[in-house]
Amino acid sequence: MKLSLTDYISITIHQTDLKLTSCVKAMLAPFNLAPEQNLIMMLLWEKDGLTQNEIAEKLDKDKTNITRMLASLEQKGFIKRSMSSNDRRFLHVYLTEEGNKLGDKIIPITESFHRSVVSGITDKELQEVNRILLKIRQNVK
Amino acid sequence: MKLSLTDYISITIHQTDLKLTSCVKAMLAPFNLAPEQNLIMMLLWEKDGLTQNEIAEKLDKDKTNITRMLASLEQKGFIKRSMSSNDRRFLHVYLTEEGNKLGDKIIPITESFHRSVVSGITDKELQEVNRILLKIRQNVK
DNA sequence: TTCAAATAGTTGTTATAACAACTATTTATA
DNA sequence: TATAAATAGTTGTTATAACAACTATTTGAA
Repeated sequence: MKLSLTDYISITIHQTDLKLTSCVKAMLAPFNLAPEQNLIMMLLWEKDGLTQNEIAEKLDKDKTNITRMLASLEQKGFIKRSMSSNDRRFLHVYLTEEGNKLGDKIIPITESFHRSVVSGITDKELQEVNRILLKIRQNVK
Repeated sequence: MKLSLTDYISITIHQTDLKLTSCVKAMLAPFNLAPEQNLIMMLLWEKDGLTQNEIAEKLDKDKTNITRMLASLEQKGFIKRSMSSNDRRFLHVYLTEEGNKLGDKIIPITESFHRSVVSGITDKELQEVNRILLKIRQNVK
């Protein structure tokens, strides 16, 4: 029996992601921060000094895109990149004063967004969804 | 308690989507078809003659992107656009012979991909994930 | 009936993604 | 030690997305 668009779980996932990303984009726009740039900032707010490659690995992204996003974040004044003195191939990424302050404003907003996303969904259901999404990722590895 | 990256269900969804899209892209590349272009083609294989706006609504996408994707599909020879004689604002989209033939090759491939994506996941689990993803979309509407 | 509003589609801009091809630097090995 | 291989990062290209601003056409309302 031929499948229709709504039968494909990958399409449902894709459209859910688009909707979420669109909301996050609007939410972060006043702070001059794009959604993927925010992911990098979230990593750095936890711990900065990471190299570009480390950021790429942690976010499971192509390093070419990390280069460009960091260039943008640096241009906006949220981060600084400095070459490692041990090995001049490495660029370590540090938060600026402004980048640090941004976290105090953004983190409460993203956590509040998360609460609205999962509203009416139990922890058990969330765990189940997490488990199945992981399974899906493994299936197409 | 501060959330870490893996606590955000929206990030998990996003990364799952990226992985899936990346696979689909590689799968369709030999056919000169991009993933989102394929979504349009899937609609048309079900029923062609839709207007651009109808396609945008069905796929829940911005009509500007539909314009560009259709321009690309037309340039590749898979579709034709023809102005409605009743109302010259409407462009109806039709499959070409080549576009039709493409379906016979692609549909079995996407269905086989779907089976590999959901392998080891029960119908009940899939329904549950679908239900919760829908709930999430409604939460951020 | 005429002009404003609504509708369908297009174009320009910015931000991702993925891939190929590239430079610079370091490491490993013959 | 000289050079090939490995590693970190950059640049160019194509395909989405979202939004603003635009044109062309049709509808609606004074």
